[in-house]
Parts: sequence; structure tokens; C-alpha cells
Amino acid sequence: MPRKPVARDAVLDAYESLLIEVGERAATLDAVAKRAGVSKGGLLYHFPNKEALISALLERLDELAQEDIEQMKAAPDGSAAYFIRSSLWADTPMDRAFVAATRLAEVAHEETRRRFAGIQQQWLDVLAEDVGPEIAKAVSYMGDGLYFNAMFEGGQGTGDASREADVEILLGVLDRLRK
Amino acid sequence: MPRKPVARDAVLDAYESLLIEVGERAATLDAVAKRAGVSKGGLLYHFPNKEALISALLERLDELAQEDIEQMKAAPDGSAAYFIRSSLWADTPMDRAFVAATRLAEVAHEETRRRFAGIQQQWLDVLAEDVGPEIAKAVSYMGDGLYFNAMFEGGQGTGDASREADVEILLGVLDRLRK
DNA sequence: GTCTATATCTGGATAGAC
DNA sequence: GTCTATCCAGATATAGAC
Repeated sequence: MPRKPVARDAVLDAYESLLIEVGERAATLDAVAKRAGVSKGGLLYHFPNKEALISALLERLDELAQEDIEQMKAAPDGSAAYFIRSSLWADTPMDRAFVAATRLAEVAHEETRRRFAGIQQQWLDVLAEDVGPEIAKAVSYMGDGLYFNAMFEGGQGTGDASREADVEILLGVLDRLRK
Repeated sequence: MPRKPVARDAVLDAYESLLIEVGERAATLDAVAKRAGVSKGGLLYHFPNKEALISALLERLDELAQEDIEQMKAAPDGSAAYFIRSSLWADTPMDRAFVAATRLAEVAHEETRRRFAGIQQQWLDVLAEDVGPEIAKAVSYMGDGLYFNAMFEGGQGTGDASREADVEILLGVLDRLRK
């Protein structure tokens, strides 16, 4: 099994962090290299160009999303409740990869959008098994709304208790809909 | 009453369109000038720098948002239903200004984010009058989720009937919650 | 594998002619 | 008011030394 070099991962982590913290525009190769503690040349050895960096990020996102879907399916109180709870920023590897990728999608990166659509659809399918197709839509949109709102407010959704309260409210709404 | 020059509006329209269609990154002064049919120098006569362009866009957004809030309050079947319906991309002046501004918010433009938060809060207040604070949250998030999803999929949410069906579903869910 | 130096290009902005 | 010409900074990417 070929082990990936650590420097490569460090670069990818740095790129991800910068996308989250300062946005796509400021996540330059210079900034990424500096954050990762390598030179620009060093960075470009691992990722020949910026697209390669993006591709690697999307690969990572897909892997983490698959794991997340499994977790969701196995959630004891149902995938819908799991989904709503996980729509809160928790700084997990999945959250980080997802938000980072979102920054790219906004910049009209088509490949990124396609990936999102795929993940989205899988979520919806799992939700439909739990609560049926209609409520699945409602849950899916609520979760997305929560997610995007949290993203907007402070770069990294810095610990605001109000969103957590909102999660409780949405879980309450879900219960009402289940009946 | 001082009439604003048409060229100025043309420039602003061009900037808005480009933000929607190609994203923040590609909405350069060059591109905006070309789209508006003026030279870069001509553009910079009306807007001395890019920030001025952004400010003007946010002003426009605020004006349109205030009008929208009034419409929402006056909606015959309640503000919640109005809100859900208006979360679909309809290529209205309001939609255009909103989505364009979203592109900036993603790029971590703080002023833009503040404006969004303000509008968001006003919507929530109006919704709460209609359906109470809890359901207001649910409706708000569903609407936002719908909005962002539509935004993501094709630059301008090019006429897909499936989202319209989703609106009907969400209206149905709203009815169930109202009881 | 990683670094330095450098080439190339593009975007934002200024200066001044018309 | 609008244009052309130009400057400057910063971003991507290449070349080649170590």
C-alpha cells in the first residue's frame, strides 16, 4: 500500500483551511505554501497546478461524504435527525472539506457543483427511506439552510449557541412532521 | 430630482449579471466594462474603484429587499407561504441583486455579510408574526435551503420544473405545521 | 523532494487626451 | 463623460540548482 507523503497532506490541509478562513480569492498558492511550511516550488512538486489541488480536495470530500452517509444510515434515532444535527458546523473533517469546496462552487467551478449534486442526492435518498419523500425534501432543505447560514456568519461558524438552539427547534419540527 | 445617468446603471447591471453568471472571480473590471459597452476608464468614472461598485450593488439590494418585505407582509395567504414561493429563482430584480451579492459574501466580504444578516432578521420577524417563532425558523431555513440549492445548480437556476414541485411540497409541509 | 529565481500574464487603478 | 495608454502589484507557472 503506497503511503502518501505527509507534506502533500499538509499542503492540502493548508489549502482547505485557507478556503474556509479567507475565501477562494485569498487562498493563493503563495498563501497555501506559506501556511503549509513549504516553498511555492515545493508545493508545485506535489500539485502541478491549482486544478490538481482542487481535484485532490474534491476526492477527499467524496471519501468523507461516503463515510458520512454510512453513519447517517446507521444513526440510532433515524437519518433525518442525524442529518439535522450534522448540519451544524462542528469542525469535523467532513465539515471542513465541505465548506472549503463550497467556496469553489460559488466561484462557478462546474466540477465542484457536480460533486455537490451527487452527494446531495445520496443524502436525499437516505432521508426518504427514513421519513418518506416529502418530509425528506423538507428536512434536506432545512439542513441546507442551516448549513449555509452558519457558513455565512463568521468564516468558521464560530461557536454561537443560537444555532444550536435552532437545531433543537428543527428537531422538534421534525417530530411533529413524523406523526 | 437628480436623474442617475443610464450608463451608470448599465455598468451596475453588467456587474450584477457577471457575478450571477460567472462568479466573483471572473467579474473583473475589464469584463464588466466590456459587457456594459464602455471602456474601463469610462467605468471608473462612475465607480472610482471596485468597492464603489460593490457598495452600489448593496444599496440596490437593500432597496429591493425593503420592497420585498412589504410585499411579504401584505401577502394574502400569509408571509410564510409568500416566503417559500419567493425562494424559487424567478429572475426578478430582487433575485438578481440577492444572488449577485451572495457571490461576494462567499468571498468573505464582511460588509455584504452584515447586510444579509439584517435582511434575514427582518424576514424572520415577519414570518414569526405569521406562524410563530419556531415554525418561522423552520420556514426560514427551508426557504434558504431551497434558494441556495437553486443557486448552485446552474448559474441562474435555469428553468427546472423539479424545484417548482419542491415548492409545492414545502407548502404542503407548511400546512401540516400550521395545525 | 524541495528551494530560488524568474518569466508571463492579468487585474486594479492612474494620468491625461479628447 | 468617455477613451487610450500606462503603471504597478500580485498570481500562476516554469527552469534549473541543490
